[in-house]
Amino acid sequence: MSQLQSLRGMVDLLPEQTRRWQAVEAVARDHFRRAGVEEIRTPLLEVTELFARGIGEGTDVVGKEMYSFLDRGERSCTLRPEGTASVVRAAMQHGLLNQGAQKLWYAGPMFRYERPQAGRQRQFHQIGVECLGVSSARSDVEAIALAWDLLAALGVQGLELEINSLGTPEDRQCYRAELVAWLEARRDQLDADSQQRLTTNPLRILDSKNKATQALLADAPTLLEALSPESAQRFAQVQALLHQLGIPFKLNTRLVRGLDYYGHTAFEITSDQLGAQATVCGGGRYDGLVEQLGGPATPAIGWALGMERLLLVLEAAAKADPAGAAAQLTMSAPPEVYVVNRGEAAEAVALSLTRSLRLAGVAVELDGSGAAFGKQFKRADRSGAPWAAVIGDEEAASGVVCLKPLLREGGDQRLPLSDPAAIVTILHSAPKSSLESEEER
RNA sequence: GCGGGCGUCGCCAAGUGGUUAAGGCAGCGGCUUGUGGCGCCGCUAUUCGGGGGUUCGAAUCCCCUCGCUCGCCCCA
Repeated sequence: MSQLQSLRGMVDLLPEQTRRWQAVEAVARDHFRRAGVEEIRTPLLEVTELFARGIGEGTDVVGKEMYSFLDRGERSCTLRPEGTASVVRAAMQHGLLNQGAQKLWYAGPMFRYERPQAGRQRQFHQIGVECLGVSSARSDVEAIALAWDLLAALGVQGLELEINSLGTPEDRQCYRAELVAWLEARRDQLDADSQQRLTTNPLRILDSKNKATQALLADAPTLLEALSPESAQRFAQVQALLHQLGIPFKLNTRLVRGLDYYGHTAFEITSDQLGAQATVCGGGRYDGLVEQLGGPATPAIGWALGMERLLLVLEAAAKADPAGAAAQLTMSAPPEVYVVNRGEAAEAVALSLTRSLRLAGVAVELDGSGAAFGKQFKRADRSGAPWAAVIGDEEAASGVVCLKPLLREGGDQRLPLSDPAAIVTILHSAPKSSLESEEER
């Protein structure tokens, strides 16, 4: 292909897709409104330092996946690889942290320079929630429920919630030492990657996909066992509250998230429909982040869900159950009326009619082809519109429009163009399809 | 960054060395120049991602290159 095309890992969303996106976004917006979570929009571009300090210098995201460049003022800028750091920065910058607890959501593109594969792109989109200034176990569960219920509202099924506690920084430090000592003694049984990580990021070895390593790890000390009594009790409370809400979960002591700022509760929601990148939603508590970015010590918890992955799951669900909620979400809405028109005078009149009907709130498709009536009716039929509004030279000359039902038997009705309200009434009053009118009997 | 698979019309797709590169969908035109949903007829790739090579002859074999895709890594 010598033709111009989008950059690797950057995808276009065509109408078939944007329909679904809009449906998901609408459900999410309403979901957040009811939960008292308000939207925040932050820039896509931030100073590189924000992510370096926030996410952690040692992480893969910061180390090798950021889209960074120098702007004309020689400042190092980075296309955001995730949303949390920006939200925290914005909250600090505008003094939101001095106004009590904040519950914020965001949606938008994120950028990571990685090799694309199923469920992974270089520009991808997240919907996320950040709850700032809350520390209780209950707030963890409220946040998790927010994610879980949103997915349920979308009609996604077969998801699995996995949770773990990463404890406090002190807990992790103790555990790290313990784990490294244990693994060090079995170094020769580890795969090459894991041996490397023994020094760089030993906790990450826990979720290695190497089978031999996994088998070895079965007997390794767990983070859970290393938790301080306070941390352990806190985590027990989180689990009790999840039970109380009837939200099923699985304990996964190997779950360690890839960003440095997580502590205590960490969770992931996964789907078996996704291939290697199975996580639809991931999040956790990040009590240290605000302070690390120079703000007041502020406990916080948040999560982000991947739009592309969610859509993949949704499409699978729609395929499996064509009548289900997920399928409803992806359907397109046909116009309410299709305007068939031909002839110079008629075309001008049709444009006016189209406009006034649209202003009256009707979804109108105007045939702009000037083709033969037969052709236009074919298109009208395909559009799925229940009505055709026909304007030819005759109608134009006598100032009327001919309304013809397309989905059921029945004669045309002629109405004066001067009375759009009457036209709207007809369009809205009649049965939408022959199927429905049969059901009514 | 490293592996595997693939690249024929807008989409799906047959073709695996031999005269003109199937077919389906969509699109366009016609049967039907003011009335649709069905049907029928016709049109739409001098060309097989790009570049070299082998051969009398290549979409079909070889090399390079680009792209897509799946996986590793990592994560949403």
